[in-house]
Parts: sequence; structure tokens; C-alpha cells
Amino acid sequence: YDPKEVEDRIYKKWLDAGDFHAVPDGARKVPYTIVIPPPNVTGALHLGHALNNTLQDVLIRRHRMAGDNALWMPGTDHAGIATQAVVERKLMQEEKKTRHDLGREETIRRIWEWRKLYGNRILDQLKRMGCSCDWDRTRFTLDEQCARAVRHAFVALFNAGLIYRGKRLINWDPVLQTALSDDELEHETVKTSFWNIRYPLADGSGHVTVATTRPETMLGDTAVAMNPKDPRAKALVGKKVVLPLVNREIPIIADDYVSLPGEGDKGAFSTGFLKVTPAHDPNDFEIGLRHKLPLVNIFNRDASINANGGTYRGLDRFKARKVIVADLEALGLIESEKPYEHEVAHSDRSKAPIEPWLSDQWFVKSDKLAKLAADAVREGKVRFFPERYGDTYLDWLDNLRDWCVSRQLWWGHRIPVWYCSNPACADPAQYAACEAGSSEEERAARRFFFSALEDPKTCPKCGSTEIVQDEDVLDTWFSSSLWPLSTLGWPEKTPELAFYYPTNVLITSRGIITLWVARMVMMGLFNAGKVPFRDVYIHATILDGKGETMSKSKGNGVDPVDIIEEYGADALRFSLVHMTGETQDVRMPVEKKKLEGGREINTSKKFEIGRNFCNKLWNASRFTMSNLDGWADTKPVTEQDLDFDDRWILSRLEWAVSQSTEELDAYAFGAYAHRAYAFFWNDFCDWYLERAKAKLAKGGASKRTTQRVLAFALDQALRLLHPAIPYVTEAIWEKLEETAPGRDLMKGASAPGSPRLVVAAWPEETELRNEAIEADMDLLQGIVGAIREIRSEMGIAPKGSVKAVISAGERAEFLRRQADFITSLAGVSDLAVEASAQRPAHSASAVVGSAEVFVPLEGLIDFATERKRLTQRIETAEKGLAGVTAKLSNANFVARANPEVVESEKARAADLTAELGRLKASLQALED
RNA sequence: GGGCGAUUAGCUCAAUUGGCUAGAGCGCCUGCCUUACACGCAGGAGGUCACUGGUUCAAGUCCAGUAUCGCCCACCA
Repeated sequence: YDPKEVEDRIYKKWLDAGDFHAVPDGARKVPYTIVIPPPNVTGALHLGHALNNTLQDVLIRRHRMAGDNALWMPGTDHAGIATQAVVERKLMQEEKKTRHDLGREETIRRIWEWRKLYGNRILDQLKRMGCSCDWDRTRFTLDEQCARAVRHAFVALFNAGLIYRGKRLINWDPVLQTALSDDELEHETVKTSFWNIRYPLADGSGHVTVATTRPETMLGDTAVAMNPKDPRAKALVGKKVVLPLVNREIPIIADDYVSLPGEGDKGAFSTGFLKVTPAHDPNDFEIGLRHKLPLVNIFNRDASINANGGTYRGLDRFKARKVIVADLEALGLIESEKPYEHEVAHSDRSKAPIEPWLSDQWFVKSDKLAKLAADAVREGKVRFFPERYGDTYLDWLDNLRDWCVSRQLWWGHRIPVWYCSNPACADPAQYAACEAGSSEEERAARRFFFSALEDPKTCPKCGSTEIVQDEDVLDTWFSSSLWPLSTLGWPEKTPELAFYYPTNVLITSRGIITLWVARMVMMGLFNAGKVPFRDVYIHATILDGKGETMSKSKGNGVDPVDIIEEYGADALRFSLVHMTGETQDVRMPVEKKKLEGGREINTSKKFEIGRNFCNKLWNASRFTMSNLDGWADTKPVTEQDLDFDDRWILSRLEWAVSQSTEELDAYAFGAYAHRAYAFFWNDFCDWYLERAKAKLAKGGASKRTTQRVLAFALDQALRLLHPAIPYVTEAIWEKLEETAPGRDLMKGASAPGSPRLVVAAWPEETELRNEAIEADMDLLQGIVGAIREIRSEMGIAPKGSVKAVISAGERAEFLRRQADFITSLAGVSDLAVEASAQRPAHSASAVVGSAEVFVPLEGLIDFATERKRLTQRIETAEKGLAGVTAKLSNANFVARANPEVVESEKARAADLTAELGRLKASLQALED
């Protein structure tokens, strides 16, 4: 099978037929909706996307086949910081310019231009993977439709009092020079020092010692705090210290927050005195509020020291640290410096250490929204798969702080807020939230602001035209959180919104359960009053063979496009589905491979399973179809026409269909792939097809029935496998529709044709499962296996045939009827089945259930090998029997275990005893 | 610091509510170009279910603890 020959053509065929386009038109009444987690426009497809989108496509295709009105909504995310950073970097490299050289308007124009060129690359890659998204509906988080949703949501939140402006300590990225939310940080271990610094008391009566990892922030200290329970507090609180280097007098205050030396979490390194820097530490900020301490901001936007730092002005924060420590050292004020390691927040974009920085920002008030979202999960309106991720979600929501949504960037949704310059409009209430953090100038400069749906011309309060829009843009996740709504047309009451919302399932990785999933639930509930999706399926993270995350920088990533080139899209997909269990990680051993052109890629043997399976499917299908000669003369069969093996494969098929359906509905993707694989390869190919060869060669009515069953089983298998491997199944389908149109098997097992498999019906469940027949087949397969084993062990050439005698007890009649099965598959030329057969001389033997198989070998028998075989079997049986006997002789077991279990153990003991007897007799016969 | 997950064959993973002799794919060994498929066919070897205790008639599965690896969260004394 060569995927390259079919994939592009088939995909185009689907597109041309409009198979992926969904409309709420009433013909298909049950909606099934998935919105894609919008990949970043800056991105290229990686293995995580490949997995994520394969799983979505499996569900969408399965539900489309089940007759649902299946919509898979595609699109991309503008990814504010990431995209702006990419274009800015390009600008610098190619034109040696910064965004400030170009100005806001031109920069944005450039980013749009860049997006036009590269923004859909990842979607094109998803198309190659076979994703059946409704591309006509492709959205972009920054397009007009999404912008309208963002504007509406912002205004609604603003009017509900859930958005406010405040001067707060936020996470400042000094490189990108923007605020970041808590979720855009990553914590990294940093090696630094712990400094104990002496602050002299103003009255000259000594000093106090503070401990810090950030000596440079002392420039902004406005107090020294100690615990009121500290015995020294009585004498010291209320006194003043002289801040070294700065020579500012600051008070010693009492605050419970401060740990006593040796007590509590921080006690180990506490001196009992805490330097308080309200403008640069969140805890100190709180202390500052409690004690009405002044805030001294010592940093510029780039985290260099500002004018408040006096002589240190202009120094970078880390340079300042060194200089200040040196200066303190020179003054003899460094009491100690100890090496120390701790976690420091870094920007996940720029990797720069975050600076807690005081600035005016917009916040979404989170308490009420968080409760809405948490209740949705607690009440089961949103369900997580696997369930445990619900806890992650709830934990996060329960500890949620207000969400800083403003970013000092240009690429994004501009905040829909305007300020009036008329001082008469100023409204202190609007600033109540940030009063404590404001300087005199800022208080003087505060202006009335308002939010509006349409760009306003005048101030609604005074009518002045002197209004300006806020400079900032919204956090990317603000628009992402509206994605299920905005893609369907909200706030307009579109037919799509009415029909497809709420969506059925969200498939994503666990990394963004909080960032994205929780916020979508909040926004869905706040804006539409309904959850955005009912189920959330969290899939595994793919790690390399050493258990490390794949990344560009580590060079251990596997590029799905390379895999498509090497193995085909179906192979990629099948392998990914196959490895999807419930665990949070899966490993994929990666190996390097040199391509013909000299390019080196990362690949993995894990994909061979998919390639091999597609190849198997392709060849078995070709073979099947090549044996459907005279199809036009065949007709649906009746139950009486079916042979034992026909009934068996139909039973297996029914089992595979019903179980696969259940597994897919339960998001058990791996189980589904394993089952469909085993059905096709092990049941259909290894047994039914092999058996069919003889029946087809024979001709007659049995041949025609076999052809019907073959065509039907193949038809159903293709449907079953299509969601996972759409290309190869569709390619085979084309040929099957041509070779064998109208594949109804019989009453109760129909297979209406379809021009394209993608829109064919999901296999219907039938009543053809028959456990008795499957049990009988186990016996037959066991006998064939036993004879094959003996042949193999005795070195009998595959083409040479052997005689066989079976002693079958009450199964003799059944086995006699199935003699053909045994002879054709085990290469037996002369088969005798007796209820109680004599052991032929010089025969190898095996026990299969209640039957015993003898293969007379005359001079061919290798006594040593046979002795070893039998001894091995005897050992196994004895071990088993010992276990069962131990159980049965345990009075407690017999008394307390489930009677059914006891019965089956007794039966097993009897079987094992019988088997052991026969095996020992065989060994004895060998010695004679 | 808090939470979660994993640990089963050389490798990657399975194993319903505890209950047949713990399975599959890859890899390995043997033999095969058998009326599709060598990306294949037939056969085989390979496991102290991380460790220690406990509950139970019965534990890979439940409980407690230990170890190792990994992930997420956490306001920097």
C-alpha cells in the first residue's frame, strides 16, 4: 500500500463533495459538535497536535457515520505575545528595526501580512492528516466575528461589575515589557544567595538584621516588620532604622505575617526582621496596605533602577544587586551570605525572570465566575475524562485570584474602554480599588472611563469629543475563552449557535485545563448561561523514550509531517490512537534517520504498527475482492446457508462492532484500535480468510456464501476502521463499491452502500453474536495450533502433510463435521476422529481441552524433542493443578468464595487432572 | 511546599466490579517467498506484576508505608 498515491486524491474528493460541511438544516437532527483547540498561528504541527486532532477526527467521523449532524469547527489563535514576538524578531533581523520604529499601525499591518502568509500552515498540515473539519467555517480569534464576541463579553462583564481597573502588583516581563497572567509563568530553580543585612537603628542603639534574596530591592524599602510576639518587639516597634545606602529613615512595625526565628515555614532563615518593599513584593504590598506604608517603585519598565534608586539609577536589576551587595559589604553591613536555591517565576515567553511591578491594569473579578465554573463540574454538567482531572480544575478555581487581562502589546483585541480628558468627569469611585497604590500625580490624572460596544465619538458623561481609547490589548486567553461561542456566531442568535451549542466534547492536553478549559466554562456560563461543552477528554502527553518531554530545543521531537512522508497519514493516526490509554504520559522511543536527500529526521518504530496494519488491510482487501468473481450472481443468504466458520466470523464481527462502539463512546481510543486491529488481523485474516481459500477453490453454493460473507465482513470492517484510518479505508471502499455493489448479507445484517465511506453508516449492531460457536472455534483453533506446533517442532516441511488422529469424546461428531477446517489449515492429509481413539505408534501428541490429538510420525519422530515438549506441558499442568488443589482444599475458600467460582475451580481441577493423565500416558508411551 | 500520575516480558503498553495457567505489538530464536501481504506466514523462548507490610477464601488489582521517575500547582525572607 502506497499512501502517497491515494491521500491527496481522496482528501480532495471529500472536500469536493462537501462531506465535512455541516449545516443546521434539520435533515440530520442530532448535533455533534467539537470546536478545535485553536493552534497558535505561529505554530507548526507537532506530535501533540497530531494526537489531539486525530482523536477529534476519530470522534467526528464516527458520529458523522452514526448519522449525527457532526460539526468540527476549525480555526487558529492569534496568540498575542508569541506572534508579536516572532514578527518583531523578523523585523529586527531583516530591517534592524523595532516595533517603535514602525509605529503601532504599521506593526499591526506587518503582523497581519505575516499571518496571511504563514497563519494557515498548521491547518494545511491538519488537512494532510485527514482531519475532517468544516473548513468553510474556519475562524481566527482576531477576525471580525471573534472581535464582536470579545467586545460584547468585555462590555457585559464591565457592566456587571466584573471588570475593573486597578493599580496592582502584577507579573511584569521586563523583556517583552508587558503584564502577564499567573498562567503565563513558569517556575524555575535559581541558584542565588541569602543575605543577612544590618539596618542600623536611627537612635544609634544598634541594628536589626534582615534576611533577603533580593538585596537590590532595599532601595524601595519603606519599613522593617517584625512579629508582635517577638520578645524584642516591645523595645523595637515604633523605633526607626536608617536604610543604608539610601539614608532614609523607615519605621519598625509589627505584623503577624513575619515568622519568628525558627518557627513556621520560613523560620529556618528568618532573623525575625523582614524588610518591607511594598512596590516589589506581593506580600510586602499587603503589609504596606495594612500599615499605610508609602510605595517606592524603584524599577523602570525594563527593570533597571529608576530615579528613586539615587546613585544606582540606570543599573540593571542584577547588576544593581552586585553593586549594592559590594557597597554594603564595604560598609560592613553584610552579616552573612549563604548559597540558596529557590523557585523563581519566569516568563514562559521571554524566559526572563518576572518582576512584581506596580502598574495600572485591567482585571476580571474571578470569585463569582469561578464559582459558576466549579459548580458546573461539581454538578456533573461538565464531565472530565479521565475523571481525576476534575480535581485539577476545581483546585485551581477554588484558589483563583483576579485575572489580569491587559497586556502592553499591540497584537490583540484592543481593550474597548475610553477615557474622557475632562477633569470634571473624574469619578473617584472608579478608582477606589487602586487608591492605595496611586501617587499624587496619578490621582490628579485619573479620568472617567467607560466601555462601549461600538467605537464612541463622545464622552457619555460630558459629551466631550476629547476621548481616547485604552492603549492596551487583551490577554490572548480572553478571546480563547470565548471560542466555543464566538465561532458559532455569538452574540448574534445564529442558527448555528442555537443548534450546535453547547458542544459535545472538548479534547485537549492537561497543560491548559486551567488556562483555557476553566475560562471557557466561566465565559460560557456567564455569556450564554450554558456550559460550552459536556465532556472534556484529556489526552496523554507524548514523551520520548527516556521519559522527557519533546521539544525543539532538546532535538527529540518527532515531526508528524515527516511521519506522514515516511509511513503515511493513516499510519500516523492509527499508531497514535492505538497508544492512547488513560495514563497521563506515553513514551515514544525516538531514533534518528537519514533521508536520501541527506536530511536527518527523528522517527520512531512505534509508527510501524500503523503502517503494517494499513498494508495488511490493503492486501487482504485486494485478495478478498479478487475472489469475488461472479458477484452479480450471488444473492443475500439465509441462516441455513452459513457454515460454522461463517457464523463464527459474523459473531466475532458483531462483538468487535458492539465493543468498539462502546469504547469510542467512553473515549477508550486505544481499546477501540486494539479491538478493530485484532478483529481484522487475527480473526478475519488469520482464520476466516485462510479457511475461505479452500472453500472458494471448491466452488458451488458454499463459495457463493463465502463471497457474501467476505464482502459483508470487509464492508463492516472498513466502516469500523474508517475513523482511525480514513484514507486507506476510503480507497478500498471505492474498489469494493465497484467490485461488489449491494453487500447485504441476509435479513438482520444489511450493508447499504454509499458513494463514499466517509458518509456511509456506522456498522449496525446485529444479533449474530454466538458464544457457543466461539467456544467451539477455540477448540478447533486449539487443535490446528497443536498440530502445527508438532509439525514445527518435529521439523516437518510446511508443504509436507501429516496424518492425525483425534480422540475427541463427545466432541467427536462436531470435529468430524469440521474435518475440512482442520485438514485445510493444519496441513493434514489423513484425519481420523474417534470418540476414543487408540494411540498410534510413534506419535507426537497434545491435549486440547477435552480432546487429544495424535500425530503419527513413524521414523520422523524426534523422541528427545517430544519428551521435552510433553515434560514442559506436564510441568505447566501440574503447577496449575497444585494451585487449584490448594484453593479447593482450603475450607474457607469453598465456604466463602462465590459458588460459581468454586464450581469453575472444581471443573478446572477435573480438566487438569484429565489432561495430566493423558500427558503422562503419552510420555509413558514414548518411553515404550 | 501542596497535589497528581507512573513503576507489569529486552522496549512500548494492556489486564472489567479483586477470581481460569498475567496478554499484545516491537525486538529475539526456529522454519517458511504456502492462491493477498516478508510492512508477511507458522511455531517458540521470555514476567519475583518496583519494594515492605496489611486486608481477604483469593491481590498486578484494595489499604498503609518506602524507593525511583515524571507532571501540574505555589506571592522571591
